[in-house]
Amino acid sequence: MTEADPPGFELPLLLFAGFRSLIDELHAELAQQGHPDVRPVHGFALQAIGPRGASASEIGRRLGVSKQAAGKTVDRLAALGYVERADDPADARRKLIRLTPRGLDVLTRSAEIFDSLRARWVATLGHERVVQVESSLRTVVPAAGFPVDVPGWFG
Amino acid sequence: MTEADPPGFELPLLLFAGFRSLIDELHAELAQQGHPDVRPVHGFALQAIGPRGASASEIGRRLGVSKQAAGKTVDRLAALGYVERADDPADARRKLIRLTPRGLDVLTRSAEIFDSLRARWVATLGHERVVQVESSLRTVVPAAGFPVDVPGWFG
DNA sequence: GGTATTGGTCAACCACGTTGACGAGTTTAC
DNA sequence: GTAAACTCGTCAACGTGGTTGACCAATACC
Repeated sequence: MTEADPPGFELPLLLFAGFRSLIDELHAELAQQGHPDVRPVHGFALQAIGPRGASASEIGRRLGVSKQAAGKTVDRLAALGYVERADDPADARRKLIRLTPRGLDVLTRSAEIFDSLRARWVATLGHERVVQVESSLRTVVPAAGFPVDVPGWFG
Repeated sequence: MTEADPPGFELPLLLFAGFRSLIDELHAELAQQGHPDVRPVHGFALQAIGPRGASASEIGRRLGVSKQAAGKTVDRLAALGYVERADDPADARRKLIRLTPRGLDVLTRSAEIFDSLRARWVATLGHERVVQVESSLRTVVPAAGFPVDVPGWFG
């Protein structure tokens, strides 16, 4: 049982490399599909905003970062034309951040690309192995729903 | 085969969450063992330096970042007492970066902690599942030996 | 010996995060 | 109904980890 096991540090490296390769391929594909400027952080932020919109503070909470950091990310997304700020009629403090059509487009395309990337893993590993990796990780990972805590992890 | 499959974006999220949880637990443990200031980037850099030492340019190449970025990281590691710079007698341009005993200590402890973290996965998932995750990832990941390319990914 | 190339550093800059402070607006308590 | 407490967004200063470009000193090439 302890005979030829890899050293423990290989596991995080493999997980990271897997994650990284998916994200890299996503962004290479997005770049080809007319979205060369989206960065991984942006994707997560757009996901946190969602089709129904959100306030900057909410985005921060969902992403596990400060509201100030979220605000800055929103600035950049707005500059790139992916979101827009609108006043909330019900609360004059709040500003509702909404996806523009372009923002929705990148979200839709990302979903498609991720699906096809996963399909490639299935083609390589077989359906069962992929499902097994997913279920193993789901078991071992401490409750990561979408509001994934990503402070300082996306450059 | 395509009945109840999760959406493709769950796979990267799970991989990241798995990676993230291992790294977080590593650093929580390191902090308790007298190394509260090591950051993930530092770990990778120390690994890239290795017990035999390396030059800043080499570190940069191994990490996939510019020599300037590697130089800055070395500065920080030196300020924390994990490495030291020495002149290379064979090449007056080069400065050999070597681990201090403290640097070696953190590397040793990291290896132990990673091993015990992996053991926890084995206890939860069973030996076979862990091995399967590792081998699946090894199959699907494009040739990631140690010199893992991590530009901009560790914040 | 003259010309590349390489190693290290300085400077300016960018992206992404942090705290702390603060005004304006909303909620809660009395 | 008003005062206190909280929340939202923003400004400012700063830290860290990257990037380019420029430069000098030292080595390697021919």
